[in-house]
Order: sequence, then C-alpha cells, then structure tokens
Amino acid sequence: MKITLKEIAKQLNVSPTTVSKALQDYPDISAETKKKIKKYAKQVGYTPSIQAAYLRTQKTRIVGVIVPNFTDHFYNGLIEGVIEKASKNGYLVVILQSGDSQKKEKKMVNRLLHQQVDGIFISLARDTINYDHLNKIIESKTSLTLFDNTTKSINCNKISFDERNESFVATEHLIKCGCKKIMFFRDSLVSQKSIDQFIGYRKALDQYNIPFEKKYVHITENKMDDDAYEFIKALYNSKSEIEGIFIPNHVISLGIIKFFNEQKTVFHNKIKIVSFSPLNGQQWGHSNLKLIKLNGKKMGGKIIKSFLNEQNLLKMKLPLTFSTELLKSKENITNLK
Amino acid sequence: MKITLKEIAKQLNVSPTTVSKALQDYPDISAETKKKIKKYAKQVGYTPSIQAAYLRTQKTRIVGVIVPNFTDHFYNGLIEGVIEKASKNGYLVVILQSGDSQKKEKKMVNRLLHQQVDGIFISLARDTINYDHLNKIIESKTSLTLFDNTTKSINCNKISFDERNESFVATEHLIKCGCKKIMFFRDSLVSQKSIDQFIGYRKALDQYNIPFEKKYVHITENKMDDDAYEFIKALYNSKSEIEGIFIPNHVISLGIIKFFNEQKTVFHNKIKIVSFSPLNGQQWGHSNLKLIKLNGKKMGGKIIKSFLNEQNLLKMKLPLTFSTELLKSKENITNLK
DNA sequence: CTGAAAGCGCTTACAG
DNA sequence: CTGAAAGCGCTTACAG
Repeated sequence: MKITLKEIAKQLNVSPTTVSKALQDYPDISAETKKKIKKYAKQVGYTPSIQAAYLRTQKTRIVGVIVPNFTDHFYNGLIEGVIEKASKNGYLVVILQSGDSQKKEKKMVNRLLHQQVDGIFISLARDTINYDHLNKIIESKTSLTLFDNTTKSINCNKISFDERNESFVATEHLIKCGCKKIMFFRDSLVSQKSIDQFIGYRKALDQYNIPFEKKYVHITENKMDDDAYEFIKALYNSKSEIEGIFIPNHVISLGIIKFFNEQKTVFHNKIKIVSFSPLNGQQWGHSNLKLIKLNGKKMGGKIIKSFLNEQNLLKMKLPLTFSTELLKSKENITNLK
Repeated sequence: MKITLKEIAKQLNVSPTTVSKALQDYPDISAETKKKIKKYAKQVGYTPSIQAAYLRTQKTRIVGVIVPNFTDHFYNGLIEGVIEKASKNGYLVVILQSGDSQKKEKKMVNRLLHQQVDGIFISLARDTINYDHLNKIIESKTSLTLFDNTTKSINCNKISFDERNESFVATEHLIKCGCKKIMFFRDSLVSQKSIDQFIGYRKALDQYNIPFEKKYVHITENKMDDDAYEFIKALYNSKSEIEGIFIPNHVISLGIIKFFNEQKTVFHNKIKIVSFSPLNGQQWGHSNLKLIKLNGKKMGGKIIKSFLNEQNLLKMKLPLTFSTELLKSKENITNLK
C-alpha cells in the first residue's frame, strides 16, 4: 500500500541509493536523473518515512513543550506561538502539562526523551528545585530551552520576561497612584520567577521609602484562584486598610476579579489593582484594575527560533553558545486612574 | 552512550532475541531468565527505542489533534482532556490548529500522516466541505475520530454535543422568559454543527408558534468576536426591538459581552442572552446572561477512549465498528431571570 | 555519475 | 526454552 524507496527504484530501474540521493539533492547525481526521480516521486506522492529515516538521522522532527498548566491563558497563547512557528519549519509539537509539580515534570521529561524528540522546552514547575532531569536532557544531546520560569543552575537557552523590572514598574505605579499599603501575591517561595517578582516589588517599596511589611505578602496555595478569592474575601470582611494590590499572575487575578464582580460597588473604587495578564482588561469591568499584558504567543515564537538556531549549530558541528533573553511586557501601565 | 538491546544481550551473554522477548513477557522465556533480564534492564535504565520498534510494529505512540482555533477556551479544555488521558495510556499528543480553513486542515492531515501517527482527531473547520483528506486517513489505516463539528459523510467514531437539542432548549428558554424576537448567531452555513444548531433554534420557534424571521439570523464572518461586537453595537444604535439572543459559540459571545460591559446599564436589563460557553458566567457581570456549559475536558477524554477502543480491535484483528456519541451540556438553564 | 553493501535498533517467524 | 536470521525503510561511506 504505502509506497517505499525501494519500490520507486524498481519502477524507475535505478538503485535505491540513487533515489535517496536524488531526493536529497546530492551533487553527485545528474540533473536529468534527479528530475526524472523527483517527478515520479511527486506523481506517486512519495515522502520518505520519518520513522525509518530516524534510525540514521537521529531526528524525529518532533519537539515537546512542558507548561505548568493550561488554566493560565498565557500558556495557551504561548503554545499557539510555538505550534505556529514550529509548523512552518516542519516540526510537530507535543504538549504536556506538569501541574506545577516537579515529580510530574520529571516523568514527562523522561517520556519525551524516550520518544527521542529533537527539542524540549520547559517552563519549570513552581516547586522544582532539583535539576537532574534537565541535565539528563543535555547529556542526551537534546536541545533544551527554558522559558518563563527558568533557573540559573542550568546552562541552556532561556527566554523570560524581565520580571524584576516589570514588578518594579507595577509596584511603582501603585505607589504613584497614592497607595502605600500594597499587597503582593506570591505563588512560590522557590521559583526564580517568583523570587524576581518579589525583588522588584521590594525594590519599588525601598525606593519610595515605604516600609516592607510581611503581612502584605500572601502565598497562594495549590488552587491559586480559589485561594486568592478566599483571601480577598476575608480581607474585605476584616475591613483591611489595603490600598493597592499587585498580582503577578493571571490565575490569581481570576480569583480576585471574581470577588470584585460579586461585590460590585464597595471595594471597586477603593482598591487599585495591577495584574500581569494575557487578556484584555475591558472585559472584566473593573475600572481600578490595570493589566500589564504579557504576550505569550511572541514568546512561543522566540522559543522555536532559539531551538532552530541550536539545531543549525549542531548540524554545522559548531560549538553551542547559549543566550538568555529578557522580554518586555506589551504595554506600560499608564491609564490607571 | 545510549544503551541498546544488543548491548544488554552482550552483557548478559544471551541473544538479543531473548532480551526482546523477556522484556515483552513472551511466554516461551523462562521465569528466571526474564527476571534476570528485567532486573538488568531496569538497572541500566533501558527502554526500547520507539523509533526503531516502529519499523516492525508500525506504531509511533503519537496521536494528533486538529482544532479550528485556540481562541475558544472550549478547545483548550478539550486539549487538556485529550492530553491527560493520552498520557496515562502512554501516548504523546501533537496539537495543530486549522484556523477554520479547509485548506490548512488538509495540509495538517498530510503532515500528521507523514509522521505516521497512530490516530488523528479532528473538529472540522467550519468551511470544510470536501472529505478526501479524511478518506485518506482511513485508507492509511490510521484511527480517525471526529469530534464537535463532524460530518455524516464519513464513517468513523464521532463525539459531539447534541446540538439540536441544546439549541432547542436554549431557544425555548428565551421564549419562556417572554422573548419573541430572538436573534441567532451563526458561524457557518455549511458545517454540520451550525446546521444542527439552526435546526434546534427553528424547531423551538415553530413549537411556540413564533414566526421565523431571516433578519434575526446573523452570520459572523472571519473575526467572529469583532463581527459580533460591531453587529450588536449597530443593533443597539438602531433601537432594535430584539428581546433575546441565542449565541451558540463562545468566541462570538466574547464580542457581545465586550459591548455589554461598555454599556453597563441600558441594554443590560432589556435583553436576555443565552450562550454556549466553557466558562463560568459570574465573571462576566451581566445578570441577564446565561451560559450553557460545555465540558471540553470530558469530551477530550472520550476521544481518547474511543481511540483506545479502536486500537484494541485492531490489535485483536477484529472488525472495526464505529459509534456516534452525543453529549449533553453540563447544566440545564434554569436561573435566567 | 551510479550502485552494492552495511547498518541504524528493534521484532518475530522459524528452527532447534 | 533459546537463538540465528531476515527484515522493517531508510542513509551514507565506499567502490567503481
């Protein structure tokens, strides 16, 4: 049924070698032969089996992406960007979700390695503190790109937002709006991303001589949105003096917004919020909410770009060099009243 | 570097055949030998190369999903469901987006076929009217499951919502709320899904003796949300007498909601809306909006279930039988005031 | 310019 | 119960 190289060779009275070479444009095949073979191959709709070729090329034309979750729309956009750019370059993309768990993340890396994908791209789970699995990827000569939540301990291509600066700007904005008592939500005590966000927040407070108070930092537990919802509700009922909230995470903001929409008036005009988000703000209907847009799709494209670059170096047998890219959010916060 | 079957055989002084059989639990290998080989394999972390095995087994352990877009959160949930269930069963999932274009859909099917995936799952693009690519899948002995937007012209496993009934119930509900002039949004004139939705809408009107008026049906163009936004805005400005709106599509509802949130008061209390949606309603802050929840994740799981079932029949060399499953929405509409 | 041969890492029908 | 041999569909170093 399925047509093979051998079959084509037979039909055309040449050797399989010649067919294979012609299709790959080897310079030692005559133009005439190439033309004949290519024409016939096209006619019968032949394309070499990727699986069979793998045995020799060691390439599967598949890459894998591991994200913490699918709830955060940021990752949906990112995945879209990865798939779009990968498709254009002939790669298929396998998607996996770590559930923000180091254990699952390790399992998935193993599965991907087992499938012998050409590249693995990971936004680390928020509790990942051991990097054996990442070293294993590198040892197996598979391309590794870390994005969004990365780590300094591993030497590979990295792409993330300039979390420190973005958090500084967000916090500074709340301060400039007159807020002094500013809540900060944190989803992890160990992830690089969360640490950088915290540093940015602290830096802004310091710069404006606002004392840091531990009680204004809330660590969200597993169900980030529910946790945030309950927390803000309790805060509201306790007649807290909070003036501003900085939420560096879309999922957490879902919980907060849910509460605000339930309350309508009261809280609305009192508390100012800045949140990182992949969405447009207007849909939420909360005038004191300002979203700093994070463009996941763009980051997705950059991931593939860095991967293709590495593949190219590999092919040319050149030494690998790694880069760390810091992206900016899409728009600055300016119109928070 | 990478350990092979041959290498293990050498270390253990047995033949590669024996190792292969032991690892697959062939009954003709002694328990003792099996134990020894398995232990060693585990110790050195050996797993057979999927790529190499393919040449004989013709299985890649990869399946592909093609959805119209990633904008509709319904598909995000669905993809999550597919990945979760597939992972549990040792399959990796490749995700592709057709952009609701038949042309792109065909290209992607070809790419997936080229990779020789074990199964392909498609929600057809809304303009797909030619099914050659689907027949090609079937001819190549690859499992095909159609979901969400399917077609009667192809014989394979199918899973979708009971669109006719859901649309009937939605329309009926608006009628029971006192609406007579009910708008219906439609995203395609040719897709089975859209046709069924239209039939349900018509049926409800007929049953309650409400004359069907063509002007109450609006066909959304490419950018569904923007189109819907502009349309509802114009409708509002023209002081239309519309009383209720039935939106059978989440992306369209995004445009409508955007407008309502801009208007706040006026429209709010006048027009009742029912929309299919994968989201929770409370976040939108529109009291006259009722969402009929479509559980994408559940559908995703069912897709894999039907696939595994087919793979099983194939393995047993039993004749294939196909099923068409109609799912219900998660909750009935009851609390629309 | 062309092709015979080896080999990538497995699986399985067959022989013993 | 074990293993030699063929073969899955390609690619490429080598010979001519």
